[in-house]
Amino acid sequence: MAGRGDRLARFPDRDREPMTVRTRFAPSPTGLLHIGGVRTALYCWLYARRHGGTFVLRIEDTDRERSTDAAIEVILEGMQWLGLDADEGPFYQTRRYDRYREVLADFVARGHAYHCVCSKETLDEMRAAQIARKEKPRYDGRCRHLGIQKQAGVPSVVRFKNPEDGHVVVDDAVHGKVVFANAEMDDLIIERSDGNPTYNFCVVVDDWDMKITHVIRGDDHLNNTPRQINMLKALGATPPVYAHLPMILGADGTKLSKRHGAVSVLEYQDEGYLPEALLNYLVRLGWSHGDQEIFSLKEMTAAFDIADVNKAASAFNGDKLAWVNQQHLMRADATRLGALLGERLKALGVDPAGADLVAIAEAQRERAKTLKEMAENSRFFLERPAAYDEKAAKKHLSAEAAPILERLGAALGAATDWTAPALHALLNALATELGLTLGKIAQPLRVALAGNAVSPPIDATLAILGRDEVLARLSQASAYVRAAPGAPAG
RNA sequence: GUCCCCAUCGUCUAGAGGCCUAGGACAUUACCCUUUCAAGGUAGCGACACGGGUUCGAAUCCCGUUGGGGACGCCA
Repeated sequence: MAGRGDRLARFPDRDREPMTVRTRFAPSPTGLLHIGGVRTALYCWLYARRHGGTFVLRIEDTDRERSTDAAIEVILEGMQWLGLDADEGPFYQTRRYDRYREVLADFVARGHAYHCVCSKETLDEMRAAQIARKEKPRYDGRCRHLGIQKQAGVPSVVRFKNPEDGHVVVDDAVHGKVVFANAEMDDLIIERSDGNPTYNFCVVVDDWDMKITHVIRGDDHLNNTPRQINMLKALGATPPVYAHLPMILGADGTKLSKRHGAVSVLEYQDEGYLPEALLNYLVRLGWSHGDQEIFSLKEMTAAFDIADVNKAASAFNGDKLAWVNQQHLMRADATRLGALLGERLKALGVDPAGADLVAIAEAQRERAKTLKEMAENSRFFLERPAAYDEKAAKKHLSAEAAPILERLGAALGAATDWTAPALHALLNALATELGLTLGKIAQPLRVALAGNAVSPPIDATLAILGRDEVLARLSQASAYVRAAPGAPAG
């Protein structure tokens, strides 16, 4: 496939390419940062890191009506949580208006842009008529050759004078060459009637000023690219390399929206996902490296290449995210996991003071998909069961469990070595002595300790709980069994 | 409607003309392991959208069809 070869040729190894890579993530704070944006940010970040380049963060807040501080907050906090650290920025477009006005004036002076006095009503009519004629709606350029001067009191916008003929070739790093006819494009507004510059113009000026070498962004911008290239040409600038990423769809295969999937990235933090797990899941959405599924940050940085990015959109799958998260939970540093578990327990209103959180986390890490789930499952380590799970009690704390619990209490009370291996041996010996399988004594014990039939291995559970607590819970369970209907008297 | 993009199991993907009887992962089913639940292991189910070409040979290259998506804003 020639295309693949071409793509590789455009992304040479850093050793052979002296140019310093500069990428940017340029979110708009008109909506909450969601996983689609995060994936774009991740690819930009990875590409910069992989090539020893610079990653720039730029907030595109020129839509003053809809930009919110809350959205900016989510972007900043989200990026920080994920560890997608910017080398430069955050830059805010609203703080660069002087610069845009400067370039704008230059465009007008050099005949690359012109004032247009068409009203919104005129434009609406024009559009409606074109749609009725089954044409592509676009500005017909009626003010283009009028040489209109800016006048006080007369509302006007500034439009970029797009070339009328010829073609623009976008040499995209993921899609290959995409050709657009200039005849398809109209003269876009670059300054609003209120004097504010617009997105397509600001991006061009910023990417140029910030010396961005690789523009990695969503597929939805592919159509904007030829007009941006035309503006770049008007500036006398060399266009950067473009890489347009396919979209991430919702779980049902339709576009992400507020209805499904498009939730703030911080919600994944709340749900108990590890940042590296979210990143791992996201990096594999649209990119692959052989059959590898689990990547550390280091591994994905070393392996990432735009040449391996897919062209087709992909659907978000929560099950797989959960699995990836569990894989990272199993690999994470135990001390860190213990600290995270502590925070989660506090969030549940449980005081983890004095508990061996690291030991609990190690016992739970392979049986939880999220930190939230881990905390919920670990509650019993810190709180005596207030009630027994009905099904579990019926099965394991029935009348016949009474003698077993008593023997357990006696044996554990006399244990000389309170460690998991020793306790394991003790339990095995007791089972043999009673002529029972280990399960027959472990399950009643488990319910007595955890309140239900599920817990980490019983020896580890005993070790973590400690002798005093174990004996206390055992006698509580014995009392429960004796009080239950049908229990032998005495 | 016009322009642009896309198309391999339910989902994420491998695939660079013969290595493909299409591989891996999630999910799912069964079994093994086992003190519960997990984790882990083994096996099963499951896809090249369709039609034409090019070629000795096509999942792979070309064209078309169909289907999906995006853009067409004084949004970004």
